[in-house]
Amino acid sequence: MTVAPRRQPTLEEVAERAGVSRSVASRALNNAPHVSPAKREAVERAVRQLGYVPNPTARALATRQTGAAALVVSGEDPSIFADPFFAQVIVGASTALEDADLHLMLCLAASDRGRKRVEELLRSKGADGVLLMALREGDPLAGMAEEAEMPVVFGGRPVGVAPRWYVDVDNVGGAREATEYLISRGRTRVAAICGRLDTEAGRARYRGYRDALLGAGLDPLPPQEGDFTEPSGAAATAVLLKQHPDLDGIIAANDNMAAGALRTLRAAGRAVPADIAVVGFDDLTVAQVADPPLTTVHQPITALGREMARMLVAVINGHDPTPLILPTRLVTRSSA
Amino acid sequence: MTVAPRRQPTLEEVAERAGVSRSVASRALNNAPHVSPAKREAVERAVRQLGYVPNPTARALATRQTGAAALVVSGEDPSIFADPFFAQVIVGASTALEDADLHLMLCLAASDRGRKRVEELLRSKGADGVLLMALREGDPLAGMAEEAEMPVVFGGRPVGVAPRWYVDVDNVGGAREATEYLISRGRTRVAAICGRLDTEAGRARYRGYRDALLGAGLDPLPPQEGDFTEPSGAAATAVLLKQHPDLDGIIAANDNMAAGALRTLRAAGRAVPADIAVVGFDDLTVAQVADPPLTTVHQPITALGREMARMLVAVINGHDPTPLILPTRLVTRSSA
DNA sequence: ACCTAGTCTGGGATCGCTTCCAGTTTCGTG
DNA sequence: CACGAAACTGGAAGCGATCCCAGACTAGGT
Repeated sequence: MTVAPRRQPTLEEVAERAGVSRSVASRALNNAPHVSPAKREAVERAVRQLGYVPNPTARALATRQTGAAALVVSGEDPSIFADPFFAQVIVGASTALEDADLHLMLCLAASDRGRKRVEELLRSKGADGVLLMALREGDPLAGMAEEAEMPVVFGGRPVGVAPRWYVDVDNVGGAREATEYLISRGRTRVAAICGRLDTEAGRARYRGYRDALLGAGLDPLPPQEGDFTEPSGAAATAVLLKQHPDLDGIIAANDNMAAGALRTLRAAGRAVPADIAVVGFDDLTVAQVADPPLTTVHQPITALGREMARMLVAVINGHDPTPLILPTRLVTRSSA
Repeated sequence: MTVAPRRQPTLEEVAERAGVSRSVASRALNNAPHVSPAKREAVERAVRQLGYVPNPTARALATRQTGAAALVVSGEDPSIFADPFFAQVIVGASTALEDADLHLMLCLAASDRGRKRVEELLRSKGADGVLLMALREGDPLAGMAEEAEMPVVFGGRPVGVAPRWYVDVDNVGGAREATEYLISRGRTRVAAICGRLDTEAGRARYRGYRDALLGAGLDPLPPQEGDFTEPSGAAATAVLLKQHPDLDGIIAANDNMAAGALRTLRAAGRAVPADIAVVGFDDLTVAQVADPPLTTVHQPITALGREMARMLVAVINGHDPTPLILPTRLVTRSSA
């Protein structure tokens, strides 16, 4: 019964077949008012018979809305994206965007080429809004985003400034709680393997560590910087062991580095948690799989993505939502 | 609330400013022939002065090309996407797409809503092409993709049929090699924790295991099915240990499940690899971090994504590339 | 000086949809 | 029964590019 036409049917043809004008057909499709039930029905029938699907591009041109939001992940090279963290953000963002009927474009601003394309996207309004993540200090993307007259929601704050719209996790609080936990269990010589200090997350987590130690009247160690990868955690631990042989606790700025720490400690013959307690941050799969399973600061990553997307949708719809800080929670397993 | 003070300059304005017609300006922009050097220069200057950026939507409408490719990940629920596997595919696909100046749209066809949106995308030609992954047996997406008159490249073959264009990994060969390795090291009672048997990867890897055992004159065990997650690997191992207390080797269909196996074995007091050897598949980070580090079948995941994207670009450009099977390679660490 | 071949140019049609707006119906009310 | 408001309708004007094509202009050959 349904005729398979060569070219895609257009709204014009639908209208003709339904015996109405294009405008009425359009209104019927977008169930806008001012369409009599009879014609609405006729249009629907014609749509069904013709197998009509509206052309998103034409619609976009007319409405000046692309129907898509971009998730931009900044970084020096694409491998940053291999962190399972982003996958979870995407899951959250994707479902929220789906609810708003927006598509998700993914932009890895890793290469120069990638950054250039993001800039073009921003300037050409190639999306209705942008979710911006993993900015480092002095990242040119921050400025571009500012200039672009486009809704931008930040995932995690950029270093130093607080943008108008962002969703972040309570990094300071989480790190503080973890460190306090270590202290409460009698650890007194606790070091921090912190993430890159050119990211706000790296800094904030170190601050949380420092605050906790100072609060307990203990001396914080200077930051031992890693880059959020497992090898960097292993390397940092080696350095720490050499510098402070009497260490009895390590708090890492993420689970990957904590896993690296476990590896080095195992190789060095230090028992975890008997000799040294280790705490991670993120609560990704690796924390559960590690041996021993990691005590870690859980952060609601999927919720982060979801709330970012929701906030973006709100901004797109003309609202002015307030920034959001998501809570963290310490998950105790056996590494501390 | 809508802010629309300074409208973006249009090609028309650029042309006027450069003292040429729209057509010439357009040609100059797309550096097409039939534009004198002088006017080309004038257009470029005008573009610079006005800060003009072409409107991608308008261009898309006129050229009937969206400038985007969609990566569709099928699954029962969004958590499937949490597998770091996909992140790596994305990295590969993203860079290749970047080279072709295509944007990447990410579609998680997990919910009903998600699937419906993918169908719409397919039917409305909302993208220039589609990368389709993680199809299960009887997945409706396969049919939709077939019907849609749109270039579709499969990542991994769907169960049973071989589509026209796909990139896959040598699952059978990889699993066979891993199993043969176990046998060559003197293991004789080897079990397979296989992935979902409604996926081709799950089946193929089991076939590789079976082929190797049969080839060595040993009896393959029936498939112990998992779902590619760590817990399912742990559970499957528990079952195997109960059914076959004399097991001396396990080959898991991916690293996650192998990690689960390690966890159960540790809990059961079996030494790895002394008592039981374990081999994984994928060679993700978890394989390196696991204790003991996993011997596993490395598959070139980023290359998979890259080649899929390249193939898609070829198809979009009117070519008819031949399907590709990427090689795997056994990486020996200490678990076997 | 004239004609031809070749290069440039720019007006206008087109892509498929939304939306404004003026004109037409419909309908309730006094 | 008349009248004004409200509900509908459909023609037409965009949205901002691309691209065809007829005509102008240039240059070279005779």
